[in-house]
Amino acid sequence: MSSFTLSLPLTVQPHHRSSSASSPASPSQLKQLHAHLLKAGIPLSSAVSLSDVASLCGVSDAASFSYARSLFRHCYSSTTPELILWNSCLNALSSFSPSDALLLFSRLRFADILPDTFTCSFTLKACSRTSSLSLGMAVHALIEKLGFQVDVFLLNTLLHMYCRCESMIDARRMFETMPLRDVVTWNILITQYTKLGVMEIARELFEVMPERSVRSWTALIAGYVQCGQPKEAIQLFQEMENAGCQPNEVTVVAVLAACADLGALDLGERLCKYAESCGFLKNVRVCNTLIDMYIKCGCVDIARNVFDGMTERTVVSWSAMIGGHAMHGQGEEALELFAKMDETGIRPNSVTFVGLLHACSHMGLLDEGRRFFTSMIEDYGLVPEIEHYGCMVDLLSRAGLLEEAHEFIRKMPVEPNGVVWGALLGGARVHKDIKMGEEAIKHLVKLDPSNDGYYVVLSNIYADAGHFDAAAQVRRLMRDQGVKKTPGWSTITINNVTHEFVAGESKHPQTEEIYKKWDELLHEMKLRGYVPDSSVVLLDMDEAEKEHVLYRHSEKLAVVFGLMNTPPGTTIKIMKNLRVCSDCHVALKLISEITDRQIVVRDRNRFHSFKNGTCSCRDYW
DNA sequence: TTAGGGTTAG
Repeated sequence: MSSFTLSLPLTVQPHHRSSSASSPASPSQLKQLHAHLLKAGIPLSSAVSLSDVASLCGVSDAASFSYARSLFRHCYSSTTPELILWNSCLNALSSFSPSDALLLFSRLRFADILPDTFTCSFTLKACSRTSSLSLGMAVHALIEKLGFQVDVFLLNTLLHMYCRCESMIDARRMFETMPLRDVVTWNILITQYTKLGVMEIARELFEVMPERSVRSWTALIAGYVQCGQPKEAIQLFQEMENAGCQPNEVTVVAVLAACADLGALDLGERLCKYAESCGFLKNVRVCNTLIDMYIKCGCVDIARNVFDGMTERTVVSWSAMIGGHAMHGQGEEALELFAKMDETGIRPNSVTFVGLLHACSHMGLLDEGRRFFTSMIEDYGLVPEIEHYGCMVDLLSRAGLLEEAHEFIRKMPVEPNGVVWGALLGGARVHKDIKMGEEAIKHLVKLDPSNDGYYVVLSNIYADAGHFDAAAQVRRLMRDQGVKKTPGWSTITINNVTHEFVAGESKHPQTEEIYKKWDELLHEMKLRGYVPDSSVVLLDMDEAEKEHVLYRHSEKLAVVFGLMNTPPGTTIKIMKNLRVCSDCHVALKLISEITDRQIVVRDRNRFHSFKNGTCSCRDYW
């Protein structure tokens, strides 16, 4: 079999199907194959790939279909009913070329071949994948006409088709009138509501369904994660465990993703052990999510160990790891890894380049960044997306090329968003360029009027330049626009308990001790040259009050709490909802030096790892 | 030979 397949002028290999499908084998090619087989004395029925060949050419035109049909009759009519062959073609096509499957179905109908439940099922799958609602409805009518509506399996496929075509009224009507439902029926509907972001209805259905499978739990957990509700996902996972339902690989992926979002390292590690004990680490997707979880929980080295230990890697594995190094300020590692990826022959995608460009901008590698940007277009045929433009503006702005960055924005073929103008604003702050800061804020106020972060930066630019009146004007603008400052919070997890600190808060039972410890540290910090930078406080108050506010920033409180409640020498890990302010950045550098502790802070953009008085971000963030 | 849940950026 293999020897003749290799020597054939026309070979159809499964992994080349998509390209073959776009230019189907012509009848003449098929005739060549036919002749070749006859000449070699190989019986046609031994050509296993014949059904593939027929499915590829059978749909290209009516003549090919007739020819394929005659081939089928010639080879198989005595042993296998013709319909089974067509069903297997339909099955194959519905996966790799659904539009051809639909064409094949219409040829079958035209040729008066009577469909069975399998034919309908495969065709509906093709309808789902191509969102062909009208054809799906025609198949529905056919199912009724042929009396197949007692087949739960088929009805589930039909329900899935209505869901995938986002025809929820039909889906719901169908669900309500189904004579028989099974757990799959409920799972299909629940999944669709999670995809539509209507978690309340998904949850309601989940609560009332008569029986639940692992897939029911997993569908809802994954739904919560996708809808940005990781806490609910983890809560449900705990319910699932209490109910005695064993998580599978997909459950593990979903819960790990929730851990990544929340920085819940303890649960993440527990899942890692569980996955290992079940043999799930052979699954690439499990490992990819595990890498992401470790990266987002601040353990980039462990993530790298997982990555290095993988026997099979996909573009997602590489992209996650490259992006992870970038996020942790390890630009060299990111670039080295990309070089290795190139050697393996795995093609980078647009996400890979987001990570690479981040690495370049964090390290100030201007030329490399420009090269990557050009290379992604010219060498890899990728179309830059808004994220790539954002990275480039960031890269240019940080390097002080603000005019060029501005020009770059004006020439962008896509509409600049808040991230893009925010990058220019960030550059304007670093390079103290009031004009460019004003230009950026002009757009940001329109795009994202409720985000207070931009006003803070602009006010800092003015204050830096000694324009205190202008800074005050920004505060007035903020007030007039009704912008509320997002309350900053930081969390630290010690012994499975997460402690949350809100700026200025005094609710924590250890508040007095925390303030006392802070005063001790402050004394030592001032001896080492710390001068509080009250320009980050945008409130109308005197200097002493501003300093007081500054000293109650949530990340400072969380770090001090960590110092008091963890053994000497251990790393302190903090999560923060906003970007670290510049005063806290200076303070944490000094604290890491004074206490000889590593402090890792995950802010809304990236990681800062403070050690021996320096930060992994090299003061660019 | 048919149906349902999963990963990287933002």
